[in-house]
Amino acid sequence: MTEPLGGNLSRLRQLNTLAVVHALRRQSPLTLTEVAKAANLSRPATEEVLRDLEAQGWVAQVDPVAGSMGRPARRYRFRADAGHVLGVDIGGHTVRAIVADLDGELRHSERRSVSVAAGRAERLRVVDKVIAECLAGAGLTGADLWATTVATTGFVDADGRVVLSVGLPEWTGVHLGEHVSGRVSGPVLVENDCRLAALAETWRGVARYAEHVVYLLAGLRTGAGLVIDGRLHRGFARAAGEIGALPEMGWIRAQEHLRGWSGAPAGTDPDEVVALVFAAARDGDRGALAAVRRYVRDLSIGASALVLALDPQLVVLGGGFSRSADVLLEPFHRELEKRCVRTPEVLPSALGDDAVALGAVKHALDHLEQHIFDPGNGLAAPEPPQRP
Amino acid sequence: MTEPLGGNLSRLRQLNTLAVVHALRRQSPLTLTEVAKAANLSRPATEEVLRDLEAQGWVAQVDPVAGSMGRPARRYRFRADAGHVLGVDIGGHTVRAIVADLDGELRHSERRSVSVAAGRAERLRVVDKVIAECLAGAGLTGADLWATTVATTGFVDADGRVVLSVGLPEWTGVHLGEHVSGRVSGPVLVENDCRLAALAETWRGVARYAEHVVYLLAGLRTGAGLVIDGRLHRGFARAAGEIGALPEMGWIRAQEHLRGWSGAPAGTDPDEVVALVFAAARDGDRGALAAVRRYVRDLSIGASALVLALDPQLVVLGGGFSRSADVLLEPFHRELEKRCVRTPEVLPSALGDDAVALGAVKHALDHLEQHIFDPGNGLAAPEPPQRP
DNA sequence: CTACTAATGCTGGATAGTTTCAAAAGTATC
DNA sequence: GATACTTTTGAAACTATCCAGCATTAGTAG
Repeated sequence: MTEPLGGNLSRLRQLNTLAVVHALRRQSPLTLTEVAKAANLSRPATEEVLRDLEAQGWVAQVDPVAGSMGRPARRYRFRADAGHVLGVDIGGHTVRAIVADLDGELRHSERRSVSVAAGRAERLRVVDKVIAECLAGAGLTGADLWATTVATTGFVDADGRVVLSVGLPEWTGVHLGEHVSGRVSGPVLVENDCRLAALAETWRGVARYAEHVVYLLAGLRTGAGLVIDGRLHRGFARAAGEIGALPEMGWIRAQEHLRGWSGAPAGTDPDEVVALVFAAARDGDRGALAAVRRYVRDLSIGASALVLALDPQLVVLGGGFSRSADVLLEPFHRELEKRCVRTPEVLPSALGDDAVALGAVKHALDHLEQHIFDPGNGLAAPEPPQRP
Repeated sequence: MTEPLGGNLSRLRQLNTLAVVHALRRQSPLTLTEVAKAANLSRPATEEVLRDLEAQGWVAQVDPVAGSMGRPARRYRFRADAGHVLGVDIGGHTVRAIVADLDGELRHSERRSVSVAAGRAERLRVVDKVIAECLAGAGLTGADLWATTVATTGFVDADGRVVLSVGLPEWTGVHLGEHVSGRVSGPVLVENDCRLAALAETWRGVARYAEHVVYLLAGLRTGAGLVIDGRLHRGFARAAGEIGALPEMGWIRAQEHLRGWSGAPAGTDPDEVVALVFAAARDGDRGALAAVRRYVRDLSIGASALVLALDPQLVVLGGGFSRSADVLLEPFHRELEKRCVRTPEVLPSALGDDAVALGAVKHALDHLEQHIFDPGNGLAAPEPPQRP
């Protein structure tokens, strides 16, 4: 519950300003009367609010549209390009970055691959490069950013330091928050990649508008991200979702069923075997099908634990293996049904490789939402948006 | 995020009224100037708001206190007795009820035992009796209630019907919401007992002010209740917390280790054995200690799953066995430490047998908080509180 | 009894919002 | 091309709410 702080007349103006901004952010070219109705205000009041907002650069007029009855109305839009956010996904093989405007409209994205074996310095160099290229591609500089989220594997502390990364040993200890802060303006948030992928699904993916979501990262790693009450669940010490650490959950050994498949040519890289298993299973190979079934069984133990604990509306199957959802989904759902009191819907991720970076963008936007568009503060731009 | 709805001048007054009520609810006898400061308002504005509130019966004046310098100030208090809430806990052996005022101050509580084997009708009769006695003891009638929460085992649907109760077979299908609605005014909420016990701990128990809490019901049944972001987590279909249904979690077989203890005299009721085991363990009996250790190990598997998934600040050990926390706590904590990435604090429940009924009271109060003291509606009493 | 203190009651002024109405700028019709 | 109609605009009058400041009042202290 937020503190109900009483106020001043100017506070009312603040609230009304926010209501107008909110109305325009929901649906963009809107006439004055439409805004007034949406914000539940009278026309003159709306007019004055809009005049102020226009002077401050928050909204702009759109050319009036002809062809309708009566005097043509002025139309306003929210200037989503007043500020931008950046989402960066630092993965094992790839570094991605996406720039979006305040409406979440993507402006530019960039990616570069990096060797899994790359050291800390080299990986950070790639990060810098991708950020620079992404900003340049969008025609921006770091100073135009209002918030940035960096996604990484492993545990991250509140300061933005990677406390522990299992997949990338050299990564442990890197102070990502500090590093990226030097390159962009505005706050830099650092967050676990799996959680951000979950967030992305509730934003632009298959979990849109779901309140409670369990996101499964099914890939060479297995992980989970939780969205509870529409918000990312981090936990007290940012360690939520690590249910796979419990041996009884089956996630530690799950991939072994796939990697250990005997149908692949001898000497194949174990990681490559996985793709072959799914392909073979798709073709009806009985050994491959059995391996997939064993994998799914182990995966579903941990998943069932999460489902039973949280009773989500939806389970999203993401990660690299979600490309093979056609083979996985049906047996997975059957296993859940066996174990759960109420079986939620299961859907494969629709976002592909961009999921994490998208989630990072959304996370940055959510941060702005709380600190800039929040009742309690009123509109508070990091720097007053410059006029065109 | 709530819809920011713009407003009217009177909306500002609404907000200020709420701010004043909030200030008075937090700390009660307050002078006018103190209220003004707490609500961030000027003195004249506060005065007018208080005048209105007094006329409507929401606040009352307290006798001014002498002995200080200057003209003695009027002092106001929130009239917590303007309305009341009822919490009812329908357990296997006992039915409890608590009446509290709007501040959550307990006014009266009542309990009656009922046979585990009692049928539906008989149990409902006891419920009616306890409710009637509790109201009478507080000097109230059902019409004085603004909200009621009924706690029961098993799954409850949104309508207040018990969909499935494992412990009390005859209980499945009973429409508790409807039944109790006939006896009290105001909304009747029906909720799972375990969840309410968790809520109680965050209110008056050891988990005060913790944001994320896992509550374990350790007793003849094993269950869990989750508080996430300070709010009861119910899940999409009100089936959250049922992680014990998964065999891998160990909760199904956990009690067997205690019941099957060979140290009890032959023919002892299995339920009674449990108490003996704990007593023997306390005295250092090696067999009993081993049985307890085995129980704790199984209990901690499911607990670890919840902890790993949610990363709570605190685990509360409640339920009947929490009376033997001296024997359980230390090995339990050790087991958690073995399995969890970050081990939260573990504390035994401090509320005893009243936990569930207290949680029911709190749940009813929370409901009022949302519907009566919520910005968005302004103060909306179910019926305007009558003047004294 | 007088000086001091802090709350009260009141008045005027400022701000934000609403309602109302004539003027303006278009389209539709003859 | 003039007239009727429709909808937005701009301005004025009015109302509700809050704030600052000041004289008044009811106590304590010496």
